[in-house]
Amino acid sequence: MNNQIDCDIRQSLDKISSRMRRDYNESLREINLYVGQDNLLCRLWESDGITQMQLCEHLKCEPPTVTNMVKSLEQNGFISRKRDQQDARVMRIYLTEKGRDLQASVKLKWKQQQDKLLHSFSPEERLALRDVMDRMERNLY
Amino acid sequence: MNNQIDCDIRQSLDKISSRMRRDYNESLREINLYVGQDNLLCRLWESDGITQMQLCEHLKCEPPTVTNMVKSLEQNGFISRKRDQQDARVMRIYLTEKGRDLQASVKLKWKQQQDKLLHSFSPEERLALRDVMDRMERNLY
DNA sequence: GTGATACATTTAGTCTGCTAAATATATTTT
DNA sequence: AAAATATATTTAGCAGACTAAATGTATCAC
Repeated sequence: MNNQIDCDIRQSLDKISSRMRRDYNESLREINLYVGQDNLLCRLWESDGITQMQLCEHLKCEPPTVTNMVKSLEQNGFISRKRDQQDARVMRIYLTEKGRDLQASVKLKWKQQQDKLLHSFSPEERLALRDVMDRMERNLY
Repeated sequence: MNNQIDCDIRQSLDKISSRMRRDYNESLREINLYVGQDNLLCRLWESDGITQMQLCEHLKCEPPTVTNMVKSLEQNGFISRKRDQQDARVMRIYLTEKGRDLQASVKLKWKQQQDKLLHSFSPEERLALRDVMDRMERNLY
């Protein structure tokens, strides 16, 4: 209950997430994606044709980040960009066939990563953890 | 206990850590540091004059990452680099006065971030969380 | 309808990360 | 002693993420 414990949790979370990110990125390289791009694609699997601003909101990142991600994904043929007809300021992002096809393999990778992280956690423990995570998340806002 | 819950934990962790990282980086800007540099400095506060390879191991990152971080920290006057006398391949990193002085303010920021994240968590809950984090960490290796 | 303001995106430049390949110094093998 | 190998670091180039400033387009007020 001293500072030592407090300090470790902060750093622990940091270690876990950076390790996950690293492993996950490595795994995604098999299907020619980088970590983060999967989330952007996921947004499109749920609602194809949304704007870059909407992507920003969902991904909780800034406009220049989306510009760069979108540029890279377009160059690799996973998405295409079209200017909105009504509002010429807006860019709408659409999945290509290639981008659509990634859904199954990405979701499998999510599951694999999840299984590794929570290996040996019972269903009850997972529910409790879910609850704790939500509390932490709320604390950050 | 279905896939939905599993999936959320993976993503939750990701959200929490990226949000923390973002907030933390913003907070560190007040003392002219970027997120990650605090950890490198922390290593030096504990053992000044270690080599870049030792920093790699502690920070769990690759040599080029350390090269860049060290270069930036040197340019901002927080550390200095000296070639080892015995082995001319190795670079030893030393804190400057300016780097040494940051210790107190960084540790305060750690505490503040920790307090925010775990606000409303009882000591018992923190201990339990500590345990859960360790289990997850072990699962990733 | 012109001018001010708001909004979406891009550009330029910074950081932490990474990999692959180059460089420099040490050590080991033959 | 020369060649091969190992080790430490750097360089170059890519990714996500950021800020600040520029560009292009809409809208709103007068």
